[in-house]
Amino acid sequence: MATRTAAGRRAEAKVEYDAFMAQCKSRRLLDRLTDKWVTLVLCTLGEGDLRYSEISRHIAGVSQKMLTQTLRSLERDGLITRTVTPTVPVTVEYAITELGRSLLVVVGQMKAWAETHMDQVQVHQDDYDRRTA
Amino acid sequence: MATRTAAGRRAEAKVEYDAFMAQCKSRRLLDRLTDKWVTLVLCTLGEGDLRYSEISRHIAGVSQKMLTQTLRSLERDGLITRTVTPTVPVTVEYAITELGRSLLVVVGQMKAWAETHMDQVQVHQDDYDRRTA
DNA sequence: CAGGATCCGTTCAGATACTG
DNA sequence: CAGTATCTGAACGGATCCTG
Repeated sequence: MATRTAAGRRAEAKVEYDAFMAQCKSRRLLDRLTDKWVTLVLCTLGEGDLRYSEISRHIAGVSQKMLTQTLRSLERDGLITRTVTPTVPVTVEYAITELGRSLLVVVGQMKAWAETHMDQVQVHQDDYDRRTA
Repeated sequence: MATRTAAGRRAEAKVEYDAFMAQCKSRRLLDRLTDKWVTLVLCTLGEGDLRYSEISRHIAGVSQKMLTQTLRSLERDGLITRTVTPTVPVTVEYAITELGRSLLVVVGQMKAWAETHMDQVQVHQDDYDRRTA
């Protein structure tokens, strides 16, 4: 049986889709921004270098697991740097890179759209909810 | 006991954070764009009005559940319109709105950043992976 | 101080079956 | 054709305990 079922066809389509997505730069960026804490951390570091505990305090509600995870992925992407100073106890400072700062611009543009249009979106939502209530 | 434990303090912080987030327009926009299929659907409809099955075919790998869910939320936000024509069987056409089209611009800017910088990100990632391997 | 490792509940997305 | 309803496995995020 050479994948002729509906599920089979969908599976095929999914493979194609995944391959497409893996190549799609926009999508990969989106997956990054998608991350709940990425933008927050980026914005926080945009205002100045900070230590782990300082970031933790600056961003309310983040668990240390998620913060560490986020910082690691940002470092991996070259959007921030992590500098360890071997004092006792150890000191770790995070800073945004040039690349990270350029992304901050994009985030800013999104912010601008949001501030200009989200009220309209809200109106539409309320309207929709009222109609479907 | 007036929430004095570590967990209690985090819970408090989380409530503050959630309240902040609910008010944060940028974040709400991000949550929207975050959605796996939103940008795809938006881009697809940006090229012309389409029917449900046409969108389904155009976007590989999307399940009908996710597609319906995505279309509903976009309609709720006023980013697309849904027009039902009572033929037999019924015909449903989706179209992007002005609001949706303005968001498309933002998506385009993100796409531009991605195309300009994602190669660099890739280099950083490979570098990072090589160092930590 | 700055995490690593682990457990666990919730949430999400896909598969399947059914409807007007 | 264009969905709705339901079930389930996988992924995600949080809590907790432990280390250099």
